[in-house]
Amino acid sequence: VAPDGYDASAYPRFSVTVDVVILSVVDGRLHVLLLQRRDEPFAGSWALPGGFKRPDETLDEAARRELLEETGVDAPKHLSQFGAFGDPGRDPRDNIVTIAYLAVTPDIGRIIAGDEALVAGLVPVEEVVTGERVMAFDHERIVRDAIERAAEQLEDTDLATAFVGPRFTLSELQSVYEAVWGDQLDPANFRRSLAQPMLISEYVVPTGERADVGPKGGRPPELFEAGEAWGDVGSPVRRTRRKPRPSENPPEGRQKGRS
Amino acid sequence: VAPDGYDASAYPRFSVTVDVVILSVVDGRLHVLLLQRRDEPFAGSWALPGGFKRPDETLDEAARRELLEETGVDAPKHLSQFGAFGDPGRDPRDNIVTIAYLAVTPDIGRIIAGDEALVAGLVPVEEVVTGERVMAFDHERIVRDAIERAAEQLEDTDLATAFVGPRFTLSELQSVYEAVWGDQLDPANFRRSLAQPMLISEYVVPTGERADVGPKGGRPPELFEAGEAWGDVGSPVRRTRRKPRPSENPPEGRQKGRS
DNA sequence: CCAAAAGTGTTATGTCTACACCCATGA
DNA sequence: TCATGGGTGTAGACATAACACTTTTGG
Repeated sequence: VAPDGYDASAYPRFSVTVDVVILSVVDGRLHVLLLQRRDEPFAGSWALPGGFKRPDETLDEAARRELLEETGVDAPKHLSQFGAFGDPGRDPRDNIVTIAYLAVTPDIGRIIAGDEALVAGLVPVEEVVTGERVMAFDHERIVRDAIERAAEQLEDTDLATAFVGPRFTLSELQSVYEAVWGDQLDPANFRRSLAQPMLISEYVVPTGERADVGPKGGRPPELFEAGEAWGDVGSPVRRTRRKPRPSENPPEGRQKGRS
Repeated sequence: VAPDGYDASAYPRFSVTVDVVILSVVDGRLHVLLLQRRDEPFAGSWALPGGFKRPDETLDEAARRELLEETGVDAPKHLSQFGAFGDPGRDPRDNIVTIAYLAVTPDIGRIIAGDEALVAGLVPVEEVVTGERVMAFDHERIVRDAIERAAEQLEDTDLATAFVGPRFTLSELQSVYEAVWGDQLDPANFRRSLAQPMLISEYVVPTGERADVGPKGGRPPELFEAGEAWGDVGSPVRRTRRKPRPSENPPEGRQKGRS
């Protein structure tokens, strides 16, 4: 950390912010909460909610506070740090290093636009990754990374239950996986993959009760609720392993290159 | 990010540092590079190499620079960010936010102690996690997180090859997995698990040549080299999935709680 | 020949996928 | 009764773990 014979003012200092990527599944599609900026720079562009870290709070506390201030969500079921971004030019005004957090909520009804922004709302992530929705700063990159992280965490944590309400059907839960992974899952196998953990009440536990049927009829599904919190142990549902494809689409050396 | 009608000096500012956890496997045991601090605070305690980010460089560049300055290692095969730490009291002198990086090297011969430290050296991680080796700041926590990250990355990236030299035997590679996971692997199955990727030259590729035999004789092993870089696609070796044990050792809701 | 390490075969067991099939409800 | 999801069964493909066995070297 800091060298020894040291004078704080002798070293460059930075503003430190916390940005929160809030993901939610609406109508089977993954959405992210964005604010439209009112002022320069990037007036009119879309940005993530976030704000300055205070000296007397931890990064986690700063993220929780910003989330509460900007969306009214308190004590989210899932809030985790996934990256730090500090490229020199990322904010044209100043040297700002930001710590990015992933939050997940069930479909939120109303979003309150703060006074810093024109509007706030959940927009389909597809619009962000295609570039259709123009993002401020390096926020497109941050959103991409958040989605990637969420996809990973679905695989070996109970993250999915943070997308749904306190009681949910397995179809709802399945649609979370499908929305985040952009993939179709077999309902029969999906159900089965939860079978062992279900027995020991870890991941999801059946509540005997049934939900109302959908608009088009069908058998009323059983309601489940989240089991004991257990973080990242075990493996509820596994994403199909990419087989080493025979020849097409060569692996292409990727570099994480966060900065 | 930063609010709009904004004056940089109106917000608290922080020093930003980069700390590097350099892991290496020596004699089948996982080691971490530490420096013993010369001055207060924490004089005599052990700390990670690291230093201040400069305004004109990215975080990745800062990490690479610090790694080079402190150890002479240039262009490491693996260098990745894994967390940010900013608890208010983590440095008693000042508000410092640090971005932590994981680097991996083959067994390095000589470590040069810089003028900031008494000594530098690779110490077994076991001494750190048991508390036997007293760490400065929150560096024990950071080392723990780094090891956890490394263990994860062994499972689905080519990280293991960064621990060994350009040419290596499968036994050497296996001992990397064993050291990081603290686990024994069956050589026969280990070899097989690399079989499919090996065929398409992705993960490790055989070089027809053989290494010298060890001190106790035995058949001379074949030498391999790392295949095309391919980051985090595929799955070379899988860690045995913790089965939901029938009843013992309940999952205990964990919270990441980084800060 | 023996010890030691590399490397191959084999088998039992488990997991995943695909898909056929039954169940419960509204219209 | 039909359409629409919810939910169960099952057979083949595949992956894994355990361990017996063969190969190649040095002493």
